[in-house]
Amino acid sequence: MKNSELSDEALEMIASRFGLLASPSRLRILNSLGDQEFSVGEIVVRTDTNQATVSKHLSTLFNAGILSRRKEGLTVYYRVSDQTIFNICDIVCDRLRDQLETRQMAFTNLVTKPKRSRK
Amino acid sequence: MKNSELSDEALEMIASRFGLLASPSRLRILNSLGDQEFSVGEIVVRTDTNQATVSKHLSTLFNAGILSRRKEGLTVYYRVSDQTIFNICDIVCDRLRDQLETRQMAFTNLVTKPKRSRK
DNA sequence: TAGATATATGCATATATGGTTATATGCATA
DNA sequence: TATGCATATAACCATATATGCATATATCTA
Repeated sequence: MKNSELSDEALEMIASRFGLLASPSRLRILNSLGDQEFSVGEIVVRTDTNQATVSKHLSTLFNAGILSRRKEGLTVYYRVSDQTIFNICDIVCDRLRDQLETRQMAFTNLVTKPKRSRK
Repeated sequence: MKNSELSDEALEMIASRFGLLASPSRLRILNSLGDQEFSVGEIVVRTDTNQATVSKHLSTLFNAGILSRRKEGLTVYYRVSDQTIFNICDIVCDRLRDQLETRQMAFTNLVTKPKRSRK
């Protein structure tokens, strides 16, 4: 990415893929799935989210190829089929942790240092 | 992520981080920066995007800690300070390539196989 | 076939976001 | 101080998106 020229179309695809992850609700669903399989109803309970909302998000993620789906009678089971999602999330989480830590330290220095340097 | 319970606040932070990347314009800016440093004006030209738009995106990315900024007289130079962005994008790009390839092959089989199996 | 259940979808609405124009700000220089 | 230039910000509009309610669809069972 750093070195390549990306077409508008490619940029749109990449952006919309990130758009899928840019939603707390969808992340909550993905997080609640982990690498297990759950039915829509179970996911509704686990995420404490409206059924219609869950169903729509699941469809969206399925259509994007991030989830796989299996029907059994009335119930539909979903599972994360794209493991790279978790890799990406982990990178972001680590990075956020770093940032927060850095800020935390900067803040600490900000409120403690002046006193000391002034004595 | 796969195994951890994430708080609502954490989910929001992660989501908003992805939200930053969920925009073709911002991706275009990041892509045009690579690991070099450019002024706002240069980025405007390189991305062929409205000055105000570019400036806003740059501020957004800077505030999120993805870009660093250096002022020299009238001009402001930006540079990507968070390299993990490129890692993430690369993962997504690879994954998209895979998906497209798979779909391409599925389509090819779809239009060629029936004829053969039917003869 | 009627009813019950699980999931999906249509519709309406609230909210967020991106982009543009116009203008403000900050710095350099005549 | 007045002017010009690079960048940032404000105000506005258009569009997209998430959500929830009501309802449709599909499947199972009595």
